[in-house]
Amino acid sequence: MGILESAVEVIGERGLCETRIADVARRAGASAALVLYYFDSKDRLLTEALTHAEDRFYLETFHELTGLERARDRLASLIDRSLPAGGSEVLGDWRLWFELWSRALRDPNVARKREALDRRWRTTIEDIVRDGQRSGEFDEVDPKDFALALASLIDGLAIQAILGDPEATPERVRRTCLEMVGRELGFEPAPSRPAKTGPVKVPAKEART
Amino acid sequence: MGILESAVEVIGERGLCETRIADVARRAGASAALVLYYFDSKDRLLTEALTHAEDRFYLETFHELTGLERARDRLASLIDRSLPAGGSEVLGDWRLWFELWSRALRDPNVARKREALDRRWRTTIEDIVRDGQRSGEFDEVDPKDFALALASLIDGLAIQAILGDPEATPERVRRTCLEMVGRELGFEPAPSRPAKTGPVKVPAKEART
DNA sequence: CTCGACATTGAATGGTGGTTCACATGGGCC
DNA sequence: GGCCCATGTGAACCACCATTCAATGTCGAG
Repeated sequence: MGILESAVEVIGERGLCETRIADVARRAGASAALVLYYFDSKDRLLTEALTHAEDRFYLETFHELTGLERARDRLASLIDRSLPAGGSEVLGDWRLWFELWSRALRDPNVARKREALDRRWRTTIEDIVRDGQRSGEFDEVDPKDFALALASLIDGLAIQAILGDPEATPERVRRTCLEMVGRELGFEPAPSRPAKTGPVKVPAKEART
Repeated sequence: MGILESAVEVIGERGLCETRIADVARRAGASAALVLYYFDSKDRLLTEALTHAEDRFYLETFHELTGLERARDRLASLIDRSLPAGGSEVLGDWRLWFELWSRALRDPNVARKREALDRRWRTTIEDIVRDGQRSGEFDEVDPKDFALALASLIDGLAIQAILGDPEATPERVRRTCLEMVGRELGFEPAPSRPAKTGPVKVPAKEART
């Protein structure tokens, strides 16, 4: 496993502040000195680890969409892959977003990267909406406004779910999102359980450690 | 100024990781040893500072509402006071929320406190909705569902606004919230600029430093 | 084979910063 | 006045880590 991947794991477990270079090095099976050989400072290491992880998260999710036919299914899949459902592995990614946000407040590099990631994210939503509108599936709302609203709603709900708020159960959170989408775009909220049935994919990958 | 208030300020400026006991002590005009005299460890200091600040934030906002007559105005005021508009001082509070979330992932005390704060927050929204429904102002939606959705939307939008995302301008973010409220509860989105007119209150307070 | 560039490390180094402690100070109270 | 406790401090102490460095291993090119 690479140094960056190790850093991502450790940050997710212990948090940004508590992450020591030695921890990352041990996880990667290397010495602390080697880590500093590639990344000149701890700051750079953490910054690159954060942006690398989120980059990977976005690409994985994005790739997942290209298979679906109907726009509404792509939107539903996006939601399912973003929200922490049972046993999902997005949990670790969301933990990193917390660290990313707080670091973006002070580190211009992280701030730039976060902005790019969020823009891409909302653009993905926008594109799906435009597709759906072209094909007559969706009502005519402003795609940009809708993307901002949906992305924000997902963020807010995910925060509660990740933090284990008892009022924000995975099903409830999921339903809230789907209802908002259906209401805004003008179609029925889809069957209540379209997840679970399809192959979940990415089951292995972080198994060892 | 008290030690807790000082801690809150310093955390907001430098972030949780970079906050040193000596910084807090200097800001409070005391010695580092004294800080440890009241709060036995740095951990406890940070934890109490975070929860204290958010507590205060909630109480201020809550107090603000009792003056308004119509439920829709109370809801609008809630939104205006939550979102970072021009020159507002909620900015500092949101920065603290970032730290709170990331710490709540590992610190059970912070996790408990955060849950309580968010529950109170959503309860406030619920109560306003019930009032409005009783008086016929609002449509009949499930108050709990609505509260979770609105609170989450506000969180997500505030994150973008705080981080200075160019697509999430204060006006846009505000409009997005008000439209969602109007659409869900069934009334016109209210005049476009009810802010700015009223006295903004709390102008001083963090002036010196 | 030999040279040099890269990869890698164990062991210093050095600064930082949380925590401890022995010691003031200054009232309340008998 | 003398005792006690709360409040407060400066100066150590000391553990912890990021960072540096000199030294070793590796391997492909000439």
